[in-house]
Amino acid sequence: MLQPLARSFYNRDTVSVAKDLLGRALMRRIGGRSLVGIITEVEAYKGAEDSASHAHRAPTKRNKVMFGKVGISYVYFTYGNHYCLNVVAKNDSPAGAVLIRAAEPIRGVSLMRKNRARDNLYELSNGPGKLTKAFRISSEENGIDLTRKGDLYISTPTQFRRPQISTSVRIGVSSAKNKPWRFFISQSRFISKAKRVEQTLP
DNA sequence: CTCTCGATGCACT
DNA sequence: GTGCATCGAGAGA
Repeated sequence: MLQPLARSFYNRDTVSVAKDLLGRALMRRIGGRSLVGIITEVEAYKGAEDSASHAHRAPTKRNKVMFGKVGISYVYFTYGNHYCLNVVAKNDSPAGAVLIRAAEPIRGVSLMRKNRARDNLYELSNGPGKLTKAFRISSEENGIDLTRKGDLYISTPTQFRRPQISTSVRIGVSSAKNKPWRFFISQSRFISKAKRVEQTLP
């Protein structure tokens, strides 16, 4: 686990970045303790052309980060209880981000269990709302530069190998339902319980 | 295992 | 006032 992923990593097509984030390490520092998880599931959200995206319309107080610099965190609050963590990623489009939906706990598992008030390892961060709770991420972490080595960033783990990727439609969206922009590590036990038809990429 | 449904609070229209 | 890029409990099989 060394340097954070560079800005240029995120300055590419949102879907490509989403797939490339699988297998990377989500790094979190809380007080003196560190939490590490391997990203196992993501979704790509584009800009105006993607009706399921928060950036489908003009910038607002909430979504403005998606229109800004790539490599910045976009954290929003939803369903009255949950936060979702994204990272801004795009090249041609004026807006875009990747939703980080699940991760495999690697380090700081006991603190994650405490944050989640749950014991089951497979249930600690296998969903976007669970992940932010396990990693203690809220609106205070909105707008953080994830390309800098701070309290929250993403890096390539020392033993990184490009994982086998499966895809499906995105979960919980009410429009653009047919876009196959959810990606997850094939056969991982650390992905959300979405019962959608999947397909392994060639 | 599967499915249904209520909780919850805020951004946006 | 409406609608969430969700979660977990409960019921049934």
